Amino acid sequence: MTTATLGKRAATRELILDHAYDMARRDGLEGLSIGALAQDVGMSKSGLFAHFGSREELQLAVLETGQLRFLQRVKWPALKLPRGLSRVRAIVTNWVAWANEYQSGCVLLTAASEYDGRQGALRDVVIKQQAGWRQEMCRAIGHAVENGELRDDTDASQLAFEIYALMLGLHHDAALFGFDEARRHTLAGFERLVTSYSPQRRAAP
Amino acid sequence: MTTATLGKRAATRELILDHAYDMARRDGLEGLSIGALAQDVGMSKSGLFAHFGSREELQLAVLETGQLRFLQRVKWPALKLPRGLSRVRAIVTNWVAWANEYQSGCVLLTAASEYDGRQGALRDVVIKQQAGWRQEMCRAIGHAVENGELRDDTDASQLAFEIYALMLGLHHDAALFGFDEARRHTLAGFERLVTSYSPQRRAAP
DNA sequence: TAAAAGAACGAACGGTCGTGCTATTTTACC
DNA sequence: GGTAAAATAGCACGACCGTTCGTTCTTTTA
Repeated sequence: MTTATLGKRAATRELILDHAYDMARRDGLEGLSIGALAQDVGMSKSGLFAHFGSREELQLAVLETGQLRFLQRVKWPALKLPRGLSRVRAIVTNWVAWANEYQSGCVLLTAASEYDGRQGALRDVVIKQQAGWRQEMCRAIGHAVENGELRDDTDASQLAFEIYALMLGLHHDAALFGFDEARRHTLAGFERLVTSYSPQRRAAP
Repeated sequence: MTTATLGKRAATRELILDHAYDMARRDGLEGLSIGALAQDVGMSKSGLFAHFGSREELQLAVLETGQLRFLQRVKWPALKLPRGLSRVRAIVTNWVAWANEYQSGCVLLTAASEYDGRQGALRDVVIKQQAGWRQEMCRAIGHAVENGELRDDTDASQLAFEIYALMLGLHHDAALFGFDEARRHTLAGFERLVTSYSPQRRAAP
């Protein structure tokens, strides 16, 4: 079925990317090796290579795969909720669930730390992806502000940064110290954020 | 002088580690290559290799170097301040300065993300380092609580997590989007943390 | 059914990897 | 200043790297 709808070439490409995605989660995009990947998929190096033309093209494809999976797991379900704080909450919830599923390594975060000091097409894509997602977060936060669910002097990019930072902490701590406590800390931090940016407790300084 | 006090062997080792540290900042510990490092230092592969005996030993040495530099840049100066909130503030300030100096890549953070999904001696050391530093943060926070500068129901490990998360955000954003805005967000987040955990605004819920 | 197109294969290329072994040079000491 | 010891260089090894090439097998098209 998949083969029928996609064509053989596209189906094989997806199969390769499935394996490559898992491999990149553990070893990073820089740790992707064509030989090891081919062995994992069960085909020859050259046959696999022909699907991408270069290692960099493969890495870029994996990066796209990673973003697609992140968006359809975290963003799209959240978009089904009404604009406002509930959607922001859904983003965080889905994101935590994402971090749980993909415990040892999110490709996007790994890539961000791999290419933050270099230059080239990969870094460019990483930055574009991260900037785009941050903007999405700002938009969702903006809706909550418009709804009056967050203080109307809320700096969306500031709050987005703080939420993103919590998620970085989640991935970091989950990988090193265990997921459960990391999630506890993350959610507690988020609740403190919501309280802190909440309009009703706008007590005089 | 350095040669006289250290001995030639130790001096050469330090020289190598200097270069290795810089290289690891950009390419990670996994990106460290003996050949490239030897060329960078200006000696032969085998001559350099003899100082460590294996690549892993070199990586471990770089990791130790990284921790030493971090501690003497961030922790030790903060210890000169009296226990309490001012010391916590100093840690954050020094840490931000550290992130500025070593903008493209902190070896410790890079290593944390490189080895969080594997196993072996390097991962063990990374975890031990991170756990130790987190404990230091908890201690500093505990002093501030004892001083009454933070609410006495403060969960030190929670606050330590939140501060650490801000620093992860700082490194992330500084590398991708520029240091200045990242610092602004980080310091604003920290101030919000201090306010939030501050005892005087213990208004009834 | 013959021809064209597509997909995967196996072998090989030039390089670099980490790692040993053996000289040769440099250092330190009597 | 000679001599033992330490430090470095030179060389080679086997493994793997990304990549290219020509071939083979399968599928589609005419």
